[in-house]
Amino acid sequence: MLRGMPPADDVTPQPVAAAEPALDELLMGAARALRRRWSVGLGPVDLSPHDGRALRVVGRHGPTRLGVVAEHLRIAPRSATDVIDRLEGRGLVDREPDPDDRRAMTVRLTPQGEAVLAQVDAARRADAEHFFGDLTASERRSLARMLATLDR
Amino acid sequence: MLRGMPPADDVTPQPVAAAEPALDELLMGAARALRRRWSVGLGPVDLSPHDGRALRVVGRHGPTRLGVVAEHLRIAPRSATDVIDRLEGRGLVDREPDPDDRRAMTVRLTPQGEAVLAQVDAARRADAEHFFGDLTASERRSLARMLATLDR
DNA sequence: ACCTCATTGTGAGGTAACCTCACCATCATG
DNA sequence: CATGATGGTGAGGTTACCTCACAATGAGGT
Repeated sequence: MLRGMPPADDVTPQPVAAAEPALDELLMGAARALRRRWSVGLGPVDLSPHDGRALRVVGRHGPTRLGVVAEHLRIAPRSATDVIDRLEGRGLVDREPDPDDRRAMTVRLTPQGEAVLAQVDAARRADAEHFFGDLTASERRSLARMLATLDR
Repeated sequence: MLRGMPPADDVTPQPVAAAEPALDELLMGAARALRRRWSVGLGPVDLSPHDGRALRVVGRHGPTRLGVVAEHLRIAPRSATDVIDRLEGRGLVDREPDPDDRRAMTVRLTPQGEAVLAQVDAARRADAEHFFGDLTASERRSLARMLATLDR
């Protein structure tokens, strides 16, 4: 199936004097490496990265509207229907009519969905631990602080 | 056109005790912010992010085979044909028969392609400067060092 | 010289994940 | 209770990938 492998972008912006990669390249490179690891971690449950994100959104925001899912995934509402269809087809998610609004549907994890999400998250945390394993505790703190200032 | 906006992923892996985002989330968040800025910077020349990468690959690897481009973009050789078709259609790139191998085609930037690439790269560097602007010189050094250890 | 096999790029056609538009049922409001 | 907004979905389009098949060429053995 070979999905989830993010694009490459192994290019530096400046051919001349490419002594060492610029900060932005390093940041993207590290993110790419991490994303690749996540994809691998997602493999055992045979879930695409995007479906994994959708599952996480549903898990995180509890029983919620389809439109809310779309919003969090930053896709059109219509597209959320398809994503949730897929997840529902796998039995990871349930659709139920919203008791407060008879137009709306709520989505929530099935027990199986919860299990899969827990498994994926556990693998993810364990892998992150390994990924950042070469840094000392104080390095991690300062890295976290710096990244937080960049985050938006 | 609204292209290039990367997916959202504004989800933390752990609902319980989500005091502050984990290191991996911070890393992805920063990368996402940077990617979004790049997309905006790419806007003026109306180039998709992937076409921008392709342009950069061609610029960086000089006159080169189509297959090599595919390899660097991590797409199938067949797909590189399409990408280069697009770039050639815009006059940013030239196809020429490889003198050493009459099966092969070489690709290289046209003068216009060079101009566009230079413009994009300049915008990118300027924006990176602004993006990392809140960090001191020594912070940047340590950030670069840490990211470099993570990079693969 | 010739036969065989690998490789380069591309035509043809498929798929996955988005999108917009139109629509129905329902809500909310004057 | 008319009128307009909103939530989800059917229908159909677009984009960026993919695989498979193939013609032309290269490379290596006999």
